[in-house]
Amino acid sequence: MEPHDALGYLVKHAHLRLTALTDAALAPLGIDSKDFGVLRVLVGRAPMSQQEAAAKLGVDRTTMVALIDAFEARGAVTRRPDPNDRRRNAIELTERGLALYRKADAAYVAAEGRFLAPLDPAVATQLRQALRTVLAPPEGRDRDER
Amino acid sequence: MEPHDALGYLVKHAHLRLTALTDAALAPLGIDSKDFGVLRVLVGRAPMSQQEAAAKLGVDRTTMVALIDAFEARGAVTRRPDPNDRRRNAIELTERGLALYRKADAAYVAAEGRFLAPLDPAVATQLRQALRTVLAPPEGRDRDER
DNA sequence: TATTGTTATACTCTATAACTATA
DNA sequence: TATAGTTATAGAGTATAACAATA
Repeated sequence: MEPHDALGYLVKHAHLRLTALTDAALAPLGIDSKDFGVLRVLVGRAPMSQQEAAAKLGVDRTTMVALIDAFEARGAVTRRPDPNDRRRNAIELTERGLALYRKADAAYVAAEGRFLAPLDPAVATQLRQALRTVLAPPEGRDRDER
Repeated sequence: MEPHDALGYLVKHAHLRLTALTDAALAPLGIDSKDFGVLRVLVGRAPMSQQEAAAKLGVDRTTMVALIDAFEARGAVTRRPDPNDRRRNAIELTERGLALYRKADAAYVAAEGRFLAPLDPAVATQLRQALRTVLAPPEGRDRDER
């Protein structure tokens, strides 16, 4: 009935729906899905510069400032000058930040599950894999996460 | 390498990639993917009000004004007062607008094909179907299949 | 009083330019 | 001279509020 078969329409609205679900799930923790992306980039990794983190997220370094500001203000991330290059800030998750990430991850996974609920589990896995394949670098390189 | 691939990341970047591809493909025609959505809503349909079209696109009625302005300026869409309710504009594709749609659809389909190129055709079909299922209304309502 | 289209305004998000401190 | 972080500014995009015409 509708002309909504366009993949562009489907992908756009899937994005809107999923973002709404995950934002709502993360809101009680005081973060949104964009903030969660920052936590994911930082967790389990050696301290990195703001610019490195920004590159992994695909955002501008100026955008990164406010994101880190918010996490630093709540004690989830530390900024300190990189001893090897004092122009850089070494940013790192604190214990509190790690705890926040764990709670956020649980909330995120639950929201993702609700989004995928109409699908057979095997089909959900195929969906994820198909998106990975489409976004994979042209040649068989190792993909960097964001 | 990562703890897990966040579906939010995959869907967001799939959207970005696909939008970039389709925008580039449509640019020679003087429209972008958002404009193409307007053409898709209008094609092969009885004239409708701006508000109806806006609802189908999921945008505000105020946003619709500029979209229709642009198409009207190039003679692709006509605005005329609805005889039955003169508050409404009956908007309709012109012959020129239909020709524009046909060219745009060809360009769009080609771009979509490039986006899906890394996937086996059967997998691409499954991807489209999975997205349709996820976005389908909550209960088994009168939804268009296929 | 409610609705459609319109305009003006505000808000969100993000990028660009400019400044500082380091290198 | 070049780079990382910061700040201020600007731009795109879209929503909200107010208004005129019509119901």
